[in-house]
Amino acid sequence: MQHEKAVVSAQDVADRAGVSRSAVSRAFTPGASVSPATRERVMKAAAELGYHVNHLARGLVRNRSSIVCLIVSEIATPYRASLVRWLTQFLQEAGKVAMLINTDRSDNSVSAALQQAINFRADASIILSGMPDRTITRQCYKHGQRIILINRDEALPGSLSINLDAESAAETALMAFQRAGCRHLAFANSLAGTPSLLKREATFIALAERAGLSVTVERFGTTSYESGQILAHRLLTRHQRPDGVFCVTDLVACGFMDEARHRFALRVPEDLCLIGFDNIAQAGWSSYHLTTFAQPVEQFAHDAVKWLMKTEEDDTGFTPQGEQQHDSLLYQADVVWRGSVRGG
Amino acid sequence: MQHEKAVVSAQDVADRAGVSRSAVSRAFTPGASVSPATRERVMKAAAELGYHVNHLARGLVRNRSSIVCLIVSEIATPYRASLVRWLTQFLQEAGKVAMLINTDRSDNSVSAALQQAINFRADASIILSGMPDRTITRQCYKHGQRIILINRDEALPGSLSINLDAESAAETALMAFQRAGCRHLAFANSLAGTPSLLKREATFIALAERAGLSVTVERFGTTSYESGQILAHRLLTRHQRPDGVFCVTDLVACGFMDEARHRFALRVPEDLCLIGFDNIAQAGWSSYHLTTFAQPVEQFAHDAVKWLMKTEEDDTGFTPQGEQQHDSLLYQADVVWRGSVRGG
DNA sequence: TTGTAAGCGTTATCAA
DNA sequence: TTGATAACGCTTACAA
Repeated sequence: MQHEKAVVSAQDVADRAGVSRSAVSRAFTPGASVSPATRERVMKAAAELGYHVNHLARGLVRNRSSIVCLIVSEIATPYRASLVRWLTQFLQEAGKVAMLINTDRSDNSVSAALQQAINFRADASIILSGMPDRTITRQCYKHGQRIILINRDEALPGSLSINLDAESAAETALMAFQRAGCRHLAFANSLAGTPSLLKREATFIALAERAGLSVTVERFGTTSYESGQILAHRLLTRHQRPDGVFCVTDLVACGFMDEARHRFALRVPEDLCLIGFDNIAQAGWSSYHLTTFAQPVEQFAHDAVKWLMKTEEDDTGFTPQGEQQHDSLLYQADVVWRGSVRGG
Repeated sequence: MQHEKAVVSAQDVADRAGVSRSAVSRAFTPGASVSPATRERVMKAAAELGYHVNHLARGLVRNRSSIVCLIVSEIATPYRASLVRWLTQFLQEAGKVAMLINTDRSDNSVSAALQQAINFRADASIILSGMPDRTITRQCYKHGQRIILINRDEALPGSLSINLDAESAAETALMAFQRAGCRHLAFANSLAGTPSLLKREATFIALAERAGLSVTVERFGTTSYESGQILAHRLLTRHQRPDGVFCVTDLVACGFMDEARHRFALRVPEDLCLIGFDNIAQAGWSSYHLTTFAQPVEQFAHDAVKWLMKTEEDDTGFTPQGEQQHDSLLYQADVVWRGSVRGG
């Protein structure tokens, strides 16, 4: 760093290295045709000058910025936060950079986020909340922007959908409650009404009914600890108090358990069996020790990025006409046995 | 959206509106000199065509991209996640977009993140973890990039430092322990060794010693729930078991409390008084009900963005020569009285 | 392999 | 207020 130039460009490096500016560009482009000798001279000059490629200019001409948008609502929630954590990590390792867009989960706020992604020529968008409308997603294709949907329980042409198998989880939960000898089952849900949350409820109820068991459903508020408390209050003051409750998420389950113990003096699992969903860190804390289903968030993130890199590689330049296929990944939710169900 | 053009540029809008492409540019630039009539025609054409400014091109010529980098490690941690949540929200409201960079907290990984920010011509970087080396921060200035340090307990010329007053918190904590009649105080810290964490320990010890009280210090691992458990084990098996423990964060305090209760059958606050730091959501959960100090994260985020917008406005174009001043904000950590200290 | 030159989609300067 | 025109820093045919 000998010359203190305000901002150094490829031309400066070229001058110092005694090559053309295209040589500099090639030296910084993996797989470009440069002789080892010139590449080395370029790199040396670049290091001396402190040169780095301007990603804005590169993105402009390549029409892709190596930015990947993460479209999320309620990002401070444990499950979301850990998903974002893994996604950013794997994206970085793949040479991408994450742009985080907070939505209020309404569909038009998701569409606005997607538009933002287009404006920055993002390589891809990963949607963790809400669903964009179709005209905007079509624009994404036109711009060659990938879309990845995580737990959206929907499919978009040309996109990747990652989902969890709610069925097997419901089955396992039901078996656990039965083995524990629970007589009155309940499902504690929020009013968020997202497809994946609704599905957890629906499959559990369907399965229980097929087994000749009825389940009381209560829904309230957002998918939070506080809602779990309210849900506990509502469910536990019922005439026929449930003794086996499947909570839609761990956050709800934690609130439910705390309320059951501290307000209703109920023992878990002796008086009340509880199962959650997500396997957030708190579910493993010894105050809760909650039996739950693990979302393989690290796996989600890993596979999402892997798919992204793969499709980019496949992209031979010309876009295949016609509506594209969509890819889809379905994972099992692995049960994590802990102490909130008898006989677990 | 009548014509289905692959990707529409300002020229297309200009053609349709019957104006020059500079007119289009001006129509999309707040405060530019356009007659209402042409602006309206441009906007109409733009809407019909589905035109949106290409942020890459705009950023290239303006040399600033409206991107703000968030440089964070361990983003899934409750305190960090909520800080990121508020930052992204306020940034978006101010017309910026957040780029999230995960670091491993080592200083050179922070420097790499900052370099990335420069490559994207970010307007600013907000550093929540680690400290970059000086040569890279100097480059940031040259590029007109602002730096905001949150809880770094350090100052960089031309940057904003946001910090919490550890002193007053230590004072309050000490008073609380004294009022509760604690005899043996301890401080449970991690080995992370970040300035703000170290300061919490140092000020507490200094204050206690001035009051003629000695405090046992134990340090272990990362700043996590699990470390809290280990720390509890180490501290509570000591010959002289502490009965008043100040934990460096709530996460540590939760682990500490759980271990104390479930492994040592200690009652909180009867046998053991506990104070945490951060006021994460879990501290308020009824299993913990932890007395702690609130970090005003929403305020941090709000003021950080406000400062950013203000300094951008002040920037009259020419950079003042010489080393710049730095701005600095110091907040009080408001105590949140809950049930983990006797007589709170 | 290398250099020349033509863009990429904007904004900013300067006359008109 | 408007429209040419020249950047911005880079990549990429196309020739050499």
